[in-house]
Amino acid sequence: MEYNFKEIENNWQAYWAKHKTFAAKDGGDKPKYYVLDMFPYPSGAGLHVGHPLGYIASDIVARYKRHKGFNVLHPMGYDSFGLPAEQYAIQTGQHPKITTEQNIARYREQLDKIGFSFDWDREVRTSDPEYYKWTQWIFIQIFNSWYNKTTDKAENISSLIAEFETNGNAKVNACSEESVQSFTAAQWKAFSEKEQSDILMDYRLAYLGVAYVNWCPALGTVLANDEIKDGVSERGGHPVERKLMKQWSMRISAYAQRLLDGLDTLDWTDSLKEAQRNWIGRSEGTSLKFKIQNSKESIEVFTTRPDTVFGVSFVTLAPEHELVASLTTTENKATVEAYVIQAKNRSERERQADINKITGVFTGSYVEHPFTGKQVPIWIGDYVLAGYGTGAVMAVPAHDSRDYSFAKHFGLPVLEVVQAPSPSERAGGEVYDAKEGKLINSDFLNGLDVKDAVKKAIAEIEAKGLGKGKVNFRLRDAVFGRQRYWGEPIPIYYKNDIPYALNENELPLVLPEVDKYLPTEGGEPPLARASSSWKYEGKYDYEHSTMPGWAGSSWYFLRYMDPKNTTAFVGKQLADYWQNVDLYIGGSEHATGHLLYVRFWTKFLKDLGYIGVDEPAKKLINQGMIQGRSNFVYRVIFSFGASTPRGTDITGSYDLATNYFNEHPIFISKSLMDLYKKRDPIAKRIVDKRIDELNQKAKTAVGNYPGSMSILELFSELNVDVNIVNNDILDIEAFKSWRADFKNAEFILEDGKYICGVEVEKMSKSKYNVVTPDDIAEKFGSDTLRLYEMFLGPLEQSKPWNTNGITGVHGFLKKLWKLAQQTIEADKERLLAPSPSEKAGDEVASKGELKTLHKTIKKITEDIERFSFNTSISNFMICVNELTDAKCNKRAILEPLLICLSPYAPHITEELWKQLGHIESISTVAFPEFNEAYLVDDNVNYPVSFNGKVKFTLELAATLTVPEVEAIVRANENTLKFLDGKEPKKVIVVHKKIVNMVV
RNA sequence: GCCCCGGUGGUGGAAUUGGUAGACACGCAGGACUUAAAAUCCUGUGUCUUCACGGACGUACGGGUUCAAGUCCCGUCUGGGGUACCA
Repeated sequence: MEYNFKEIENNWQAYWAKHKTFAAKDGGDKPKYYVLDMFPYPSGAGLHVGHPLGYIASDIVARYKRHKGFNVLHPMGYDSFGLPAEQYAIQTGQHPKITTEQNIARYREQLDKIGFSFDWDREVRTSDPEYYKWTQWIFIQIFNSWYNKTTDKAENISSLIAEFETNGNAKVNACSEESVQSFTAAQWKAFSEKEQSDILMDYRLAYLGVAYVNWCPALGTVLANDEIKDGVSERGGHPVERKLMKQWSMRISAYAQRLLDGLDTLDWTDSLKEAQRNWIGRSEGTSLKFKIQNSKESIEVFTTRPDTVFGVSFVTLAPEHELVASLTTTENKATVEAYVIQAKNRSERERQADINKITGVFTGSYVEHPFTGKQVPIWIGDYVLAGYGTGAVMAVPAHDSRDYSFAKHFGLPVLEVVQAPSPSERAGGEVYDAKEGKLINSDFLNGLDVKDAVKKAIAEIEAKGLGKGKVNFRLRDAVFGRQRYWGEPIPIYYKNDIPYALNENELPLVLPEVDKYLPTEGGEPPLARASSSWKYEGKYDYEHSTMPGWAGSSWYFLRYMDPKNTTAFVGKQLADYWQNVDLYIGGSEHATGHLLYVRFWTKFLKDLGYIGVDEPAKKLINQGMIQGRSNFVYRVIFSFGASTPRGTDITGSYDLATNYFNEHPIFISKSLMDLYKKRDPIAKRIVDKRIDELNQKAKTAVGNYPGSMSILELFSELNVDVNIVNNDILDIEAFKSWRADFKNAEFILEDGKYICGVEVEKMSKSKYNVVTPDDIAEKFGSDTLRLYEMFLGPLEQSKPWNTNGITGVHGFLKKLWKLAQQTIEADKERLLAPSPSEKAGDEVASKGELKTLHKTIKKITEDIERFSFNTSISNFMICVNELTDAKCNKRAILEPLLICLSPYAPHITEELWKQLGHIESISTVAFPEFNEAYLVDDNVNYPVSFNGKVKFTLELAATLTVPEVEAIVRANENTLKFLDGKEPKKVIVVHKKIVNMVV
């Protein structure tokens, strides 16, 4: 019987779907286990081989846990709101809903082919109104909440209103806007509804606020910090600028400390936790007021180094600082205003690009030093960020490199106040960051260590009422509104300019139809194009922004628990049963976006008592990226026929031309080269064109050889054969300067020469290097695909895709198939055997076979538990190799092996399981238990080493004690040979491990 | 600049607590079967040296700890990722 993977895989996929083999039960005696993949955005390109990597790993764990007796929840869905569908809609007029549905259908087809054990009855789609109804519902809960710092959790806004009505806001300890004014209960009651609404807005966790946002003109929308890379939008790479706008935001900053603390409880990688810590960016310091000379006002700064206060030689304000205008003296007015305007117009990218360019202006005003009373000049500089701290810094140029550069540039004094512990610390530069050392020139701080000085300085600042110890976070509130069509409508309407949330029973607020998916001529978001009937109660405008991409994904793990619930986003009972994700697998690109937001929403929902856990996922693994690897690139050189006549008059030109080509090599991709070698006419035309281009350039660059001939003309004149040779040494530097975008180029080394470059990069449609899983499944089958993706290397590691080793794993499956067929054959014969004794004798597995099996069970179990899938594949290979060598045909060996393998290669194992006569799916069978007894060896192979170098091995009985082993080894003739008559200084025997002699 | 993770044959990668470095697979070389190819099977394959037995070297580099180091410590080089005028 042949291994017909196509038929087997189709049959079993149909069987699983029909029998709902992998449906999770909501409850029961079994312990629960929740395995989740980050759900995909269904793009038009479909899945490529990189996508399933994580899914295969999680599927192995899910299937394994089922074998181990867990009730496994392993769902899949789609993050189906997003930009690409919308942009496609803008271009074609096709409703994004339709493209999204088509893409989902394609994804589903591809996913099904790989044989995943998803519980498809629980599928969610974020763009489905039945789903986003609850996204909107959660938004309303956040809108109706404020953060009580005293209880350290979110509470319903009604408790805040009650407090306002009885005591005003004097005693309220909340996370709110800094600008909020204090008022009494009487004042509160006297405020108009609009005024009350505005004040509450400063406290709400989802709020409408004016803030600097990242505005992307090309996309016509605002972006969150994590949606920007290198100053341009992550999607599309469009420039981003800073703009003051009224926007819906989420007060995630209220959760900064808890998001930070929670990391310690999670089993996530250190690098990912570290990325979140940096993003949250907690820093401890103090605020400090500098009184402005001749004014009642003062400038408040934030500093982490109050100990260096005596080193302050100027104060710098951000160009956006509110005091800038009032501080500026008349003679400086013109320059300051020009500078502020210039700073405002610089885009984020420009700001990042000339990070070393120092700019700033003097205001003409001074502050008084809080301790010395000396006058300190006030400057404006765009190295100070308006959004962080107070937007003002006290500059200590001696101990801060940025302050130093600024001081140096503008000729401001540098006052040293910390002495480095050793002079060498300062040898490298003139700035000393002063993390340790003794304070000097600092009045009451003199002689103290930095640590003590910080404490004393804070105490002094607090005692004098100049400021107080403070914790600052880098984490900024998340902008929540997007001026796009294809997203969840924000469930808000405006009545008399006051925003109101919809009632729960009015949800979902369904996305309205529009004539075009573009902003209006007036610059309003696309939802403003909805028909005039799309109004609350027929007259009030809805909010026209939609939610960002991360809204739907911030709670989807909860919906899978109870996907059909029409009365709650998740039932409390089911939320309590499934709790949170036991294993979450996805890409590390979500480190500071999705993974932070989903933690935030989880904590919020916990605060309000809807769920019992405050972290979404206990364990998280980042699968590495599978990179495309297709563009082999060869350098093209020209060879010259031996018969070429070389007159003296043209030798100079010849050299000139040759040099030119050496300096300007041509590179050609491997596929093109292959075609060219086969004399493909199109390939020839392309290559000729490339040469022609170079020729044109050469004409202008080297125009001065005889008769102004082009290089090709010159060559043809000389009767030169132009050949393309691809085994030349590749000039890596030339290659890199030719294609600076080949950032990840790899070079193939052969005989010490680089012969070609290989581009390694992210797979994408635009780069024509996409390999789809369908291609592989078609040729080798899904089981091979699954095994091969796991065999490539550790899950977390990024690796280029190449199919070089795929025959290895495919061969393994064929070998297994053969082994199993032998067993099935032998088993039939045994059944038909005339006498029972013959049958029994044949059926008992040998000691060696049992040892192979149990060794494998042990390793596979350990490998899965530590997510080391690549090593388990090689263990399976070893096992099948050993059993094949032993000509094993025992059911007692094959069956447990098939169960072990079934999480990895589910189709072939199901088929063989059936052929062995079983009716139930193999997926329900208990995982084999490994028995230590079979692994105990009678003998131990002791490596005997001399001074740590192994010279020979000695097989000894395992029962021997350490002294007995030593005695035998000492007496061994080999030992005597190596000792050469000398007495060993020391003999170390590690029981059942190694013997080492020191001579 | 700062933070995190790496660096092992021709290649992908093993070595779980310090105990025979290079498992497993690819590739390559040789052989068997075949008219031939594919498929399959067998043998070899870290480097240098030797006819061979064997010997020497070897986990980026330089030191150290240890009977013993790919693994632990110190320093250097180097690759990747994250982040950045965050005071």
